[in-house]
Amino acid sequence: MRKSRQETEVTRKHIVQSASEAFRKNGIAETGLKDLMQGAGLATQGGFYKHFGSKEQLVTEAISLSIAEIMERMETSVAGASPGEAVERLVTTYLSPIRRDRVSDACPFSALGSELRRTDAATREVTAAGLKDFIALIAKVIKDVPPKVARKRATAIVSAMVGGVILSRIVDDSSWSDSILKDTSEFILRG
Amino acid sequence: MRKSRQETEVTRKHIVQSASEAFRKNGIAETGLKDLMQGAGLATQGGFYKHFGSKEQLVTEAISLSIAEIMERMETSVAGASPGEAVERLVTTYLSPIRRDRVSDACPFSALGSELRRTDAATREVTAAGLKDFIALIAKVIKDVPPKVARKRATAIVSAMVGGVILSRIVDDSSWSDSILKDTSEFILRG
DNA sequence: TGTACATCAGTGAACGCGCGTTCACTGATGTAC
DNA sequence: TGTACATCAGTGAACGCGCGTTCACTGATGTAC
Repeated sequence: MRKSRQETEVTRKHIVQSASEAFRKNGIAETGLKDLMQGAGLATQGGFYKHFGSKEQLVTEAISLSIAEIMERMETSVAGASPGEAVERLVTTYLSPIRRDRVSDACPFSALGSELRRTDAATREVTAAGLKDFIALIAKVIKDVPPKVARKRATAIVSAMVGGVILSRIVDDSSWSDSILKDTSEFILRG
Repeated sequence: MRKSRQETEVTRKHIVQSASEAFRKNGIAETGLKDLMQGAGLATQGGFYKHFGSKEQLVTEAISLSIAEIMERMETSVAGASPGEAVERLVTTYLSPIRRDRVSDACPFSALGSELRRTDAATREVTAAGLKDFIALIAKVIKDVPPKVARKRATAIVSAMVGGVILSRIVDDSSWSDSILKDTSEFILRG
């Protein structure tokens, strides 16, 4: 039953992808290895340890992948915008009902926010590095102030975006939920 | 071994209190009934169902209690402040290193943010009602604009506060963590 | 290029463990008269 | 107020279940000559 190296690599990537979606959608503690392996097309969970040393290691890689995903998405979004519109586009996209509803490919800070604090040291390192990059990306498109001030503003903007999306997802009333997103992005952009 | 009605009520409150702290500190899924009962001074977990119908019911009551706690804390804080200082005091207290570090009596929105979305309908109702009150409390002390505008600003302020505290708790580097709190509160208060 | 052997990805079953929940039992508390 | 009985808070053990992890096994893939 041995698979070729190429197939093995594909399987491994499927597991990480499957995990990154399941963790964001259902939480880390709530997602079992059996679900993940089935989500990656494997029949049983026994093969898991041919790819990873532990569930914790997969958590680290899965969150690392989801951070890379949103960074790429945001960089693409910025690349296609005029300098003046870049911040507005980033903020309104992040705080859009569409992004709110697509939890399984959401930003891991909003999807897993309060859980990340309890992950192991390796995962927290990856997460902190990702947050630094995330803030730097936003700071880079804030043009009208010195870099140091831009970084401070970018930090606060990330706080507001992450909090806004988390709160909007708690609320069942969809029109209230929409206005949490809208109120938050308007405050960020227009004070 | 039967206890008096008064003692029974005290035990029940101890369980809810113990749960509200443990959930905030360690997460809902990660906290077992055995821990909670021992935290409330009981020898075994068998007696749990003399007080509650299920773990979910306790989750609802525990979160309800923690919301009541922060509401009371904030109301007290507002009551002792001059009208002009009330918002500043609320925001800087919420975003203080002290509050960040005291996770087990923290605001449930920052402590459990991303987990609340996955609780049952009764808990989400309690949570949504609590969020409404929380926003209303802040809106009430924003005096210089019409009530409708104050409510929108208050909503965004809560987003930023909750997000800021969540992010500051993920980060291990304490000076960076401190500046996330500071940058966020300065942005809220001074734009 | 062909053959012989080693490797190892995935299967399927099992491990110990802790989970939420149930239940028979104990004996102090509460109730009825 | 005192007695007889019912109630029920808490104990301790057990339930079935799913968890993360381990392991013997299979047979296609990879390697050596």
